[in-house]
Amino acid sequence: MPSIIKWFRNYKTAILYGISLFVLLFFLKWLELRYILFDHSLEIYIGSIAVLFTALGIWLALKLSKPKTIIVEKEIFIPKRKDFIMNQALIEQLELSTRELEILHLMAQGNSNQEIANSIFVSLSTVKTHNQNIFEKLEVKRRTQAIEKAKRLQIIP
Amino acid sequence: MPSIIKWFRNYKTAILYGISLFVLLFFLKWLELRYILFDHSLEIYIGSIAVLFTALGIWLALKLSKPKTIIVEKEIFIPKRKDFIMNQALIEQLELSTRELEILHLMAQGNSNQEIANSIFVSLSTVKTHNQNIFEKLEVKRRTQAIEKAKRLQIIP
DNA sequence: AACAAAAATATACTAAAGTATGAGTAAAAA
DNA sequence: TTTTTACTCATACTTTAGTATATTTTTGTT
Repeated sequence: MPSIIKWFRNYKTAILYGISLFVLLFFLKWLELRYILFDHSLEIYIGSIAVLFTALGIWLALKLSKPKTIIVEKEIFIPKRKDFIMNQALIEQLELSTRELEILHLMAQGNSNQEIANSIFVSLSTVKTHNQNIFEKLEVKRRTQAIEKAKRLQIIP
Repeated sequence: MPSIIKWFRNYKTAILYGISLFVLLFFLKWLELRYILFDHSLEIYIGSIAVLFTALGIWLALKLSKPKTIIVEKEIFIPKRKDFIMNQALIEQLELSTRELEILHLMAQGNSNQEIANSIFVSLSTVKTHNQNIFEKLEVKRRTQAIEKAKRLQIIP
């Protein structure tokens, strides 16, 4: 069944850890045997255990600790605005809908919310709601910022 | 001597590690004594050692490891508009002052009146008054229209 | 110095923009 | 069939933007 595979995938780390512990316990038993059979000194035994589990701890910590992330901003220059080509890929990436794009255009032309509402035959509330979504998707606070960013990102001419 | 202090400072971590190991060894010896004196089972002893050194390993790894970093490249599109030539004649014709032009720029970048006021160190009232004059001179009603028209007229890039 | 622009400031309002939240609806996708 | 998605609308409130009007400084120019 695929559910078992899925379960295995989800708990991969836990399973690996379990297997590792099992192997280690086996190794310990083997060491113990050696100790009994060849009468090695207890000190060496303890030392080995210590080193082994220190290593295990280090490995664990490195494996399980969450990585820190650094965001590096990379500038990309775009030549001109004359040869405007709508950045369709970016629009899809930002999940901007057709309606939102339409409103963004009207916004950039300097229309008020009421004027936008009138020209696309919806209520003022609807335009405001769309605006909220646009601002969120473009990560801006105001319509002027939305216009600026949309133009910069080649979403509108 | 100060050189010793300097040396100590440089190798602080190493020294701490050394001391920690010493303490642990001491603790081990004490455990061993207990083992001999009271004949505790070897398994418990070994288990303790294992747990202890696993913890040590984890602590060590967390303390000494450099943070893992994932670099996420975030693309910022910046249009390079070298073709922009400010329509100086038109600015003079419209009688736009330096200050008004400055505010127009900040406006086009998506700043609020308050933000503009802060960045040019004047009051909010002043910015509003300037805005009024700008709108009048450009024959527009809103800031978004002002931005649109100013860009169209090559007054701002 | 006198004068005119430009700039700065303020107050008191009105209008528009934006926020938060909830909810209905139709079409597409799972 | 249920869920998701885009679109729609509404209310209540807060924040900004814009209007009207008036006063005070600067500053460059006769």
